Amino acid sequence: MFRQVPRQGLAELMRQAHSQELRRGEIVVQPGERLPGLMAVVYGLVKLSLRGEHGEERILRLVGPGDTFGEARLFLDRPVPVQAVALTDSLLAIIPAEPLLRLIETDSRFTRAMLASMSQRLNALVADFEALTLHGARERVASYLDSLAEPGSGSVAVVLPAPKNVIASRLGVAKETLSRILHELAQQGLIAVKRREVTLLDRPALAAAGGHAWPDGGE
Amino acid sequence: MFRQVPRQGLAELMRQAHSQELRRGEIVVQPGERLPGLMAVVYGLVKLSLRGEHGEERILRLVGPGDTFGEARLFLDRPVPVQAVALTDSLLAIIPAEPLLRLIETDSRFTRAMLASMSQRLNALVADFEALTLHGARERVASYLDSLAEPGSGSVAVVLPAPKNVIASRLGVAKETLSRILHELAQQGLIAVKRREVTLLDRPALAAAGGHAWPDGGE
DNA sequence: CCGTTAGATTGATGCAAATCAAATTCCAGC
DNA sequence: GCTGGAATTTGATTTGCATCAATCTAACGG
Repeated sequence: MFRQVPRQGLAELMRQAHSQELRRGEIVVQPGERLPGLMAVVYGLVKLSLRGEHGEERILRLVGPGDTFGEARLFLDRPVPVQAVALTDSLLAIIPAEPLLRLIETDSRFTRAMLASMSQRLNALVADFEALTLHGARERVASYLDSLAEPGSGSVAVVLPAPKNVIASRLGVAKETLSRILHELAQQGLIAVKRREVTLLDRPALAAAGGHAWPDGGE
Repeated sequence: MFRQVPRQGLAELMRQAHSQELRRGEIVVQPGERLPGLMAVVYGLVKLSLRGEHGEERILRLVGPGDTFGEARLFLDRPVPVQAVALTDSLLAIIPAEPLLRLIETDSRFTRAMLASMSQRLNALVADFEALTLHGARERVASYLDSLAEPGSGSVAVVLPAPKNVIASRLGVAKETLSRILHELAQQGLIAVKRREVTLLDRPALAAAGGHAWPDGGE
């Protein structure tokens, strides 16, 4: 998002920004609190999740290096609806709203980048929505795995970016269900699972894997 | 969103725009197609929905007078993921991307309005997400009804903006389930339903209505 | 008026996935 | 190599809601 910003403005921005180190498990914000600015992950991994009143958790997004969150707060003057927690030791850059808003007034390329970024986020959210409401758990897991690899169709190895219980919550599935589905996909020869490494053995079939199980199998 | 635009620019915009009349049931775009610009509903009601491959439908948003859709397409160069259909005879204003993008370069107030609008959309989507994954059908219906009325807590009458099957799909519930839930809420004295008019008899209880059914009832 | 049709209700049944309840396996540190 | 807590798997059971299948109601055109 900052790719396009001229050196001048960028330097100015960095001067105003500060950083925050996080230890694994440390909480960045709680739902209802406010954000000190735009949050950018320099290294590490941060999860944004919705919390139910009885401890249930639904992960909305995993934010990795180079990625940002809290954009919408810059323009809304409302507390965040999500909880943000570091999944690993991480470093955040916090860019206050003021200079960012000024930058938007002056640098139209940055503005475009910001608008594009928010558009993408919207899109991603809609896609998640679709997956969640229109596709079953199997299908969500399958297409998630497929999405972890670059487009193409060789047999590729991917690594889950987080422990399985986290992935499960990200996909809107109970961890037990995720476990079962992975097992099942493995039995069907579509993938091989070893710890966090998943080898995609048959990407076309994986992409197509929805409700339909097997010629001679479970369905 | 255009509230802030100076007369000059607005007039310029209108010159470039054109309008489209829609008859009830008419399709504006299909998923995968492209949008000719930013779409603004002048009068009528348009539904944006995700379609499953077997005809299932999930309504994402109901777009009424003064409201717009397709903002994200201005910045993404991708086809739309949703289907848009007029629920009633409607009039759309279609504002091409070009002049809008130019306006963004020159009018920072408009840009702010645009960013704010997209932020709100993002927020709404997250809220829907939360409702969908963290709350049950009862709770979704109850809080939807409550949201139809202005904040406050008198006993108010609201009108569903669309037939019940549409509302159901908007809430991510089968129409039969919606029917049952309304019935149930009515029996509990929280609402009274007559055709499309719903009287909210006990808004606090309605807002709180989640899983807990009754002192002496179903739970 | 009456037939037609879209919308709404009601009851019976089915199922995908959650939840509950133990095992296991995996590491990290001693 | 042990040991303890976290992550994972596996099986049994429950459940919320969808689906299926009839009605039923109301508005509207003839």
